[in-house]
Amino acid sequence: MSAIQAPKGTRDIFAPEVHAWQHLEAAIRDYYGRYLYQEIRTPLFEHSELFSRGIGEQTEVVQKEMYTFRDKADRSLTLRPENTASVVRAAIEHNLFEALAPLRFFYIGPMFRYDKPQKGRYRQFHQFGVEVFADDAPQVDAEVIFSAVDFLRRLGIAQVQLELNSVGCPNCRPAYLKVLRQAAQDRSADLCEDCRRKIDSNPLRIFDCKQHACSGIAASFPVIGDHLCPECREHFAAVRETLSWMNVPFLLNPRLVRGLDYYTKTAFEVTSGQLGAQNALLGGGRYNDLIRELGGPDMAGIGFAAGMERLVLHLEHLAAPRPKVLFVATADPRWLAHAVQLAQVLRSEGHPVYVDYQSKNLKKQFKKADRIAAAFTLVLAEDEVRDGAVSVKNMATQEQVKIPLKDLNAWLKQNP
RNA sequence: GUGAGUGUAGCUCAAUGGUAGAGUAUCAGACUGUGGAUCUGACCGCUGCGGGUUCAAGUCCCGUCACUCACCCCA
Repeated sequence: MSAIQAPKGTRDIFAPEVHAWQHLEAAIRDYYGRYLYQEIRTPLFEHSELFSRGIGEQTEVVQKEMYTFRDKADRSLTLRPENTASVVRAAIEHNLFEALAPLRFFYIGPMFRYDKPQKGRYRQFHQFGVEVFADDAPQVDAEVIFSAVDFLRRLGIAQVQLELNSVGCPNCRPAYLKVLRQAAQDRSADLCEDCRRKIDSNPLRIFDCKQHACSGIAASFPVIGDHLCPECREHFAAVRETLSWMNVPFLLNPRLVRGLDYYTKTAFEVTSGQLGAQNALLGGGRYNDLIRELGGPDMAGIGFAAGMERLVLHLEHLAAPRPKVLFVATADPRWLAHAVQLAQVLRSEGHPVYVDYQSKNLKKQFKKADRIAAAFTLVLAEDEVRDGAVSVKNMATQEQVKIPLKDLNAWLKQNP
């Protein structure tokens, strides 16, 4: 009989790593709270149709990566592979467009994709993200992008690259794809086998090919920036201009595409050199048609999602917070009652307290106090109990003083 | 889905095809009212799992599972 392991692609998070997660989650709530974003928590599973309609039937995510199952009433449900579609669904379902202002959300939680695990990629992974339902103003794009980069900087993640592109809209993208396909078709004899297949399925991906010959050829292919409709072109220019007002450096990447079909106009990605192959820290863009397509009002939207595992990889140097732990040691089981009561009082005063219930001698208890990094060890023994006091030893300085119980709390407050 | 590498004690790692070991951690003692050091001792393994070859397999072969990394995809 073999022991049960966590399913492939899932992981347990515990100390010391969990401290980085707590730090990250607190930072998200603090930072986006200041921008008046409100947290939204949507179900971990939804009707499968939400994702196939929202993300796009033809996307890799929907085709290959969804955890889809049937429940007892034969409904097709899917563990959410991303959260934008759910947030839009919730906003429509509760008519938040009229009830809540401003329409800015953030979320934190697990997502699920059936992928082959590797560095920074898991089957259950965590994203935080933001969604802004608003008008189509390019300044909103810039503000969302700024917040993402600024947030990373505040976390201490500064060595990142912001890449930016416009993926057009239903008015201009189809025409561009046609031009691109034609260009690729003309050179198909010189392309690798993979890329020839992509001409039909996803011509934009030819730009990503690592083969030297292909990337050289692709460099001469038309880019979408030259084929945007006037509206998209103006919008994109305004986004870039606003970003420069904000002093946000970015790299124009005319070949940047997003994996989900709902994106229109602005698309962006923040990558890190420290992550290996899965180098995207966060990615997002504008989705001006999604809300309407899912049955809501004709309202524009923009957002991004960040991979929390990938952020935590950058935060692992963070020292765990060290609370001032008090260790209560008893020289003899006779004083356990005093120890228990002392611990109760101290905890009610807000101190983190560990009581050792089974050690036979003080030496072992001090050793244990040392191991859990206690700041003070409080000794209860015959003398102390008789005098209504406790001996407090500062573990760092080795100083020890005997303090009457009634003065203990005040003393602790004065001796951090 | 494709490919490569790795699976030995809680952890980090050894072991020409020939008795499974070390360091560290843990526990106990030296040391019965005081920690970090030192010394002594103890515990610790179906060598991922299942087959095969062999007198003999941790070691070689096949399969499988897991992990890691890359392709792919993406956060």
